[in-house]
Amino acid sequence: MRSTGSKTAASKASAGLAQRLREAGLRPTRQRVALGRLLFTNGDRHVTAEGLHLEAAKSGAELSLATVYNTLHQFTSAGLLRQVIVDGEKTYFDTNIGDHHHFYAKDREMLMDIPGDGVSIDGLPKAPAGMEIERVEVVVRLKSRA
Amino acid sequence: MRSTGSKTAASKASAGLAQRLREAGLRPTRQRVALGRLLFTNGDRHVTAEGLHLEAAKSGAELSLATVYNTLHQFTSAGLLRQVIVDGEKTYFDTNIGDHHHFYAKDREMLMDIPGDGVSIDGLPKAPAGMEIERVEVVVRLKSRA
DNA sequence: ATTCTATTTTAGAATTATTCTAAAGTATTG
DNA sequence: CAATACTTTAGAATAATTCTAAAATAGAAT
Repeated sequence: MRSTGSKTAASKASAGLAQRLREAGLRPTRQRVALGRLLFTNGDRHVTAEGLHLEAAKSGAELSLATVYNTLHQFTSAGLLRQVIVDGEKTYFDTNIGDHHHFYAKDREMLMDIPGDGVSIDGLPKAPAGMEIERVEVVVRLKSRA
Repeated sequence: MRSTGSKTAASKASAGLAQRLREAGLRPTRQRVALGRLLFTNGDRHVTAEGLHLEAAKSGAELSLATVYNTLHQFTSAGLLRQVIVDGEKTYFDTNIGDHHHFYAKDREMLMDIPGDGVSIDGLPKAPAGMEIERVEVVVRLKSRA
């Protein structure tokens, strides 16, 4: 295993991630990089703070739950994540920040993306005076079939 | 003010409400009637447990917050109310149980109905295998204009 | 490299919304 | 009116999340 003149796949990924964090105004600390890697290296994900904390622990990263909360919020403010509110008890964070909607099955705690293209919503009234539309979200609530 | 042979508007309303509660399998207790009156006598409403508890107290009804929670859930199970989840911190209950959607302005804690007729949603994928659609909810998130 | 400073992390306490528990109260039935 | 099942409630408990202030660290300056 060489250590000079080239980079491992992992360190290259980290380098890209570190860059991304810097561009978002966030220092690429060990904790943020670890969470960022879990969140952004494999396609779209929906996580809760608890869940991500557990996952990070399993992957060998040591960080506090408070840091997971801080980081999720910072990533959200930076536009790297989006918050999804479909359940009164826990908050989900979605790595898909593009235009899309959700399926949510409370009885399975399952949250799934619905691509935004293809879905059209018509006939919405315009925003009340003094307000503007920030986003239109569709939640399709599912239940397991009997 | 007569007291024989006829009923005051208030007692008639209560009588109707008591009937409604009975039909829903709920004893029309003092607390349930008080809350039911607040909820159902003036058109569509969106309340939180805290808010309704406060309002009940102001209206002279004495009941505990736990009872407000119990009652809101019982009314919901009975189909008299619907839960609306648009904010991670608190749960709203909506007296409008028909087909409709919502505007939500977090910065003003304002929740408003959008009538369901008029709004059309097309192109949603069908439910994943083994699941069925319970409801499709649209939330239009608003922010105050700068 | 070492030092400095602002940013970050963290343990643990605090907060908030909500639910639970078990004892006391009340509506309905007989 | 007495019996019984359903309700209410005070207060403790829980769960998710936020706060606090002290210790750690990244990046800049020396």
